[in-house]
Amino acid sequence: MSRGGSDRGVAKRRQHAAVFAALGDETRLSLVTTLSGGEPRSIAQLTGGSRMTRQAITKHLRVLESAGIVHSVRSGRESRFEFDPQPLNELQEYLGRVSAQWDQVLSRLQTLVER
Amino acid sequence: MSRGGSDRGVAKRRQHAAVFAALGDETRLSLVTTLSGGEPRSIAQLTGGSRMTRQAITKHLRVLESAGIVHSVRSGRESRFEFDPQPLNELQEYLGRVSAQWDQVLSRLQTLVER
DNA sequence: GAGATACGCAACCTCGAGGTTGCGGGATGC
DNA sequence: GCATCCCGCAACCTCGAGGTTGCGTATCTC
Repeated sequence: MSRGGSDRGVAKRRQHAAVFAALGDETRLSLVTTLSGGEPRSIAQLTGGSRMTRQAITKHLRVLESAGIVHSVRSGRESRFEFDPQPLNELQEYLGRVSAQWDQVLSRLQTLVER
Repeated sequence: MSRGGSDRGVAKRRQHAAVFAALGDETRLSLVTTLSGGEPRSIAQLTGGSRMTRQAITKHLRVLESAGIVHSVRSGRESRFEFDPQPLNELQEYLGRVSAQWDQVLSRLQTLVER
């Protein structure tokens, strides 16, 4: 049993794992929730209402940016961050595929029981 | 700006972050892919075809188990792991809500442009 | 021009995730 | 009964994630 899959599958899985990991932190999930509301926000704005330092928030934003969930636009002295939905959509599709595969397993089991 | 949300929201976010984090690893994603295929597998089986130690795989499985993505059933001298779809379904719903919210933002922006 | 704002960079610290090795102890096969 | 297989527990190691502090530098305001 190789359990590695094709090269494309491996690359995709690496991508997905990176996005999952980026979302696997309470602070970053909170940031995503805020930014998915629509309005771009500066680092200082995102730091307000948090007990963490601006630097910590900055690091989290860079992680989200590396995963493609967010991108920054420098505007004057402040850099505003905006939400980017594509990676999350891919994750949703991935989870949908897993769920569909599982449902197929269940239905196959069901027919085996019935016959 | 508080950006904390209600207590329920915070608790849910903590849960979601844990599941996201559990999936944020290539090895564990691979294990999930294998186990979502339907057939329960022993640790030794899951270790085969990997360059890692059985102990490493065991630790990953425990992480998945803590997140509720998987559960183990001891059977004789081997413990078989089975897939559990519920947490992934919740993540899918969560991503769906974020996506829907974002689409709403875009449509609101569109009407603003059109008027 | 002076002061306040918003940010980036770099050094530093801590701690836990990820991984290995070694060992012991139940099941199993023969 | 004995070798073998499958597993759990514990100790150990390494390294990077998460966080802070300090400092320098544009930028805005007045």
